[in-house]
Amino acid sequence: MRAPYGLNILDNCLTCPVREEHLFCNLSVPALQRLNEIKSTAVYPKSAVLFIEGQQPRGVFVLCTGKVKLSTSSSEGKTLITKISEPGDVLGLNATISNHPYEVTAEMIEPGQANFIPRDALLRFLREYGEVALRVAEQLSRNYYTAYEEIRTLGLTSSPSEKFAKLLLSWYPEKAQGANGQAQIKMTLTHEEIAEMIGTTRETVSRLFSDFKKKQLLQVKGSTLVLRSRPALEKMVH
Amino acid sequence: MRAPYGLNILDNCLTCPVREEHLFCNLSVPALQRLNEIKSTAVYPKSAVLFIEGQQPRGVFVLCTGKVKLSTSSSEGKTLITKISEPGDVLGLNATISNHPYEVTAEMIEPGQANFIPRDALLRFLREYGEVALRVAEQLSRNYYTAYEEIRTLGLTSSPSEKFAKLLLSWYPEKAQGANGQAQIKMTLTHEEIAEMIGTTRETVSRLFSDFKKKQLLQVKGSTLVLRSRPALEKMVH
DNA sequence: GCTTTCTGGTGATTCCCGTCACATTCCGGG
DNA sequence: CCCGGAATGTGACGGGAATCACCAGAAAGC
Repeated sequence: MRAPYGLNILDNCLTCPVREEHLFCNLSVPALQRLNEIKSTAVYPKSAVLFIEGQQPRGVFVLCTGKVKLSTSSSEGKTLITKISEPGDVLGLNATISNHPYEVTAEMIEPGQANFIPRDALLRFLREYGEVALRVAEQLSRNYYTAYEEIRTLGLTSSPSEKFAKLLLSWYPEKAQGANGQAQIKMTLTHEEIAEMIGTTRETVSRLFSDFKKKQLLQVKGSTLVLRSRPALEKMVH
Repeated sequence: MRAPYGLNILDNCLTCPVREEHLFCNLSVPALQRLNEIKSTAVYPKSAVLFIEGQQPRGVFVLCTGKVKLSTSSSEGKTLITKISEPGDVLGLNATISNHPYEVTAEMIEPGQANFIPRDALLRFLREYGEVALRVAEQLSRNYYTAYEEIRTLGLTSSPSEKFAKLLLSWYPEKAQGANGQAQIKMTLTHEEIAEMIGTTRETVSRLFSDFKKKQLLQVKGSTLVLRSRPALEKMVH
């Protein structure tokens, strides 16, 4: 059992399940120690905002616990959620490295903890530890591919139902049990938010849930979602 | 007057109008010389394909003359054009650097010339000349922002007419003359291709042209497009 | 020259989904 | 425990765009 407070990057790293994928894990001991010196940890309540689209980048946030919603908005108030970030993700990296304004707004949707690293300290750190700079380049490249996937989804998928199926598939646990076993997923998003992820309206999402339930693709038990068959969903995406 | 053949990166650089923005321009003389050793130049006819989505990356292409269409396709044959590349652009950089498959297909839509740099030679070159590696990082970051803009357009813009207006605005010459002067643009795309850029159908694009002409936003003279008022287009994007 | 293919224009029809409206359920706080 | 706001379910309606169909020019090929 670990303490909810006083957690640092090192602790987080040692307990995080997919360490090798994460930016600041598996680093040399001196690098990690330096990292712990320049980072500061804070706890954020639900709906706290880490940064806002258009702001000058102050630095990056490394999410330890909780979930963060990344979104961008049009001038008319329409909102598009581009990603739900999970523990281990680095937020604001592109903006901080390139010194462009943050391109998204980051808002906590589940309370949690994040380490903040100011921009200048991060840049110095990167110059000092070349190993980490390489990780950053890789992460930037990965961000690009994620963005590219999003473009394909938005541009090539016409119907809301297809996009919805795609979204559900992306929620399937990494290590899916069996080819077509069921999967239970904790759902923390509102229909409104799902609508903002797939570019449709709340009502349509509501109807999609009904449809998918009727088609036996889906089952809702309180706040957990039961996906019944991966192949069936895949057939909808085609 | 410069020779259409025998052009090399150095020549291109010396004559290209926006040198500082381009990856391999304004480099030190030794770097440029090395670059000229590892590159090979070829001429491509219209509809020649430089590389295909999904292929293992062989290297990058630096476009000297002509235009290239970058596109991605869904399994059902639907196509999305993500960008029309112009002379000076570097194609296939992300894939080559990160060693992921090319994420788009690159096809010449206007015949032209390109320099090819094989992957291994490029990587060695980057290790040797740190100045260039920095340029590459900047270019990758720029690519990311371009992708992000595309996401915003696709995700936040609902109606085809709005997307069409946005596309026309993106065609306005960099140095627009006066606030609301006219602009003449050479149009080389078919309606079909425009449709693939804004995610709609050929018929709808055809109708959009009619509408915009009727609304005095637009005029077509042969293959040149006359845009009549930038503010009016901007109002359509809202 | 002619034919064939590609491109662009336009009508008719269908239907999906956004919008509006309202009822219902859920949930947290006093 | 009840109350109020948020989240959800559902019907009715209408419009905009995809689809289908066909034709007219333009360009390209033989």
